Amino acid sequence: MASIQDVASLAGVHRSTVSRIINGEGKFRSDTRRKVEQAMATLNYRPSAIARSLATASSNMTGLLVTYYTGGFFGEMMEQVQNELDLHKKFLITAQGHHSADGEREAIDRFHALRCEGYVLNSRYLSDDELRELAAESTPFVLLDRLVEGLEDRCITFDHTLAAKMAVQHLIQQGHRNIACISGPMDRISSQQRYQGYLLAMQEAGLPVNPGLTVFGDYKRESGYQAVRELYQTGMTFSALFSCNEEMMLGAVLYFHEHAIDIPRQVALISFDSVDLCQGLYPPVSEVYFPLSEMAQSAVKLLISKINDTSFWGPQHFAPQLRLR
Amino acid sequence: MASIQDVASLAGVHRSTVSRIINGEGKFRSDTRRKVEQAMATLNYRPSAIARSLATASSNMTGLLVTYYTGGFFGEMMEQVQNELDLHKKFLITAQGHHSADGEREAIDRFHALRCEGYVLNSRYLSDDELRELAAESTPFVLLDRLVEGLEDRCITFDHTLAAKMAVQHLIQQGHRNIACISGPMDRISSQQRYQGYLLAMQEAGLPVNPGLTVFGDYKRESGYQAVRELYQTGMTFSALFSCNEEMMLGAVLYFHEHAIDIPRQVALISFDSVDLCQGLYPPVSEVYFPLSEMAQSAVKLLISKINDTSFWGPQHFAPQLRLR
DNA sequence: ATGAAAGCGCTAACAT
DNA sequence: ATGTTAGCGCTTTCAT
Repeated sequence: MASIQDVASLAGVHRSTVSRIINGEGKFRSDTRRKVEQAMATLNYRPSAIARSLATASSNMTGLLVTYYTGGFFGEMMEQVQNELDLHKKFLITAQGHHSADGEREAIDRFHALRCEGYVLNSRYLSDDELRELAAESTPFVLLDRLVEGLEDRCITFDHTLAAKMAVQHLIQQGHRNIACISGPMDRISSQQRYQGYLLAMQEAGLPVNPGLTVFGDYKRESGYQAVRELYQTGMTFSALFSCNEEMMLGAVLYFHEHAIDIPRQVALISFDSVDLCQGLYPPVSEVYFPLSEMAQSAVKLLISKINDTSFWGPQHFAPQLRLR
Repeated sequence: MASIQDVASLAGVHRSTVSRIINGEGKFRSDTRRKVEQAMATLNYRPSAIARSLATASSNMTGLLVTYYTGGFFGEMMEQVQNELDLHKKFLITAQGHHSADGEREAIDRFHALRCEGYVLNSRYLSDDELRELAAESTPFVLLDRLVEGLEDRCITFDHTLAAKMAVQHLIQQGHRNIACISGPMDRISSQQRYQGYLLAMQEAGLPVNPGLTVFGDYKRESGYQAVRELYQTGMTFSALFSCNEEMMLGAVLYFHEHAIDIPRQVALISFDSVDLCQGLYPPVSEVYFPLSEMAQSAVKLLISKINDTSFWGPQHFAPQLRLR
């Protein structure tokens, strides 16, 4: 691939002149400009972003760490992040954490290796302490959907506990007393919080919490199906069900349909949302909305404000909202 | 951030020695190694991938172009691409084509700017001619789900026509004669092919093709819903329905449910698949499987073989498969 | 086993 | 308005 020197030689000027023309700095005689532009065209010249990065000490790259890519959740984040970065002509580097602290650490290492100007972390496995240590380094980063004490100004957060509580409260208001819960894995903080919300709503309403009415799944569709089966097999009685994520709700709904259990007559449903998977369901299933897109957008804007050292205006904390159907 | 020179100075050696130790080339006195490692640790040194790229003239980066990110389709590709690249310690750069040829062109420009070693294109808007021109340049690329004459060795392909045909043939074998079709937008080649497949199946079975039985949607859920409504409003009679994608099938199913139309008694369904969205549906909906994951994996492996100039073993052409439910 | 020196493609003072 | 020069952080011959 042609270099700036090749262009300069062909145009009969010095490479710094070519550089200036590319970057539009200063004035040039029109025939100089013409010669250079012609040379660039004939050589099909593209400036090397890499060389430029080294020379300017700014990589123009931004990192995004996620746990995994499949399922639509990540795409939703990525869409926002990429769009915003496109506006600023920045490159996006993605990396996946592979469901482990080591994986996340390695991903961040790569961001550092590329001298990313900053990065957005949807970290689920790094400890608060480790994140605080990371914050001591000079590269700015933002935490998406996580609250770490001491790093509040880098956090974009959502109140999972309250969201779950609101969902369950809605069921309670409908007159339900025996409310089952399909929870997520307890090694994830947001899962714990959602489960907490369920417990809180029950307790505050003075309803007894029957441990047998909670089944712990793994956020996958199949586990939602199995959870409901388990509930019935253990002889539980419930008139409503709260699922801590959409995929498991889909599995649950499948079970209800297969066993001709009438929704919402025999069982009322409400789900925690992520990417609107339940929207197509029939009968419709209410959800408590998780504003991932908006949060991702805020995250990247917050990050850019940190990179450019400007002030950030948007919201950092997002409130849950019921979507009744 | 500390540079290699900082490490060298602190360790009291020359920077080329540090470089060699990092890259494990040659032998070193154990105390030299110790001093250098210590210096790297205290300075928290990370080699700059950018500087390294410039020096070695290999960016270690690979590009991936997609049309958009949301909806799960992209995540499926990304998962495979990233996993494979991780194995080779390569960086992934993503870019979106924004539903236009200009957008795709710009995305590829960025790959060139970063001196990507190669890229995977899920291009929908660049013309065959333009892609052939692009192939004349030195950077290797692979086309995912596209067949361009003259570039066969860079293509990972799927027979959309045959897939659609098989789906419709299945319905015909079940005894259906009036088969409706929800097609995608005709400006997309794969949409045309799928619609072709529908027509072919009907014709080969000697069934009349009623133009009123085809409705053209936009691949979104809502348009599937509207399509079915339109079919009924125009007084069409059909006992089976083929949808050219999953989202539209979800919309259609919603309509059927809302209007108490019995599946599969009153209307039998089969859908073109992409990310298994229909899997959770009840009653179950059969699909013709689109092996996106496998194709993406092949694409990136093919690309890497081109980059490394080794030979490629996997499949380049994928055959459709029915998934009856 | 390690140092010296050149160079990767570009930018950014500093000259003229 | 344009040329000169010195880097940016690293690798890679070539010496020693």
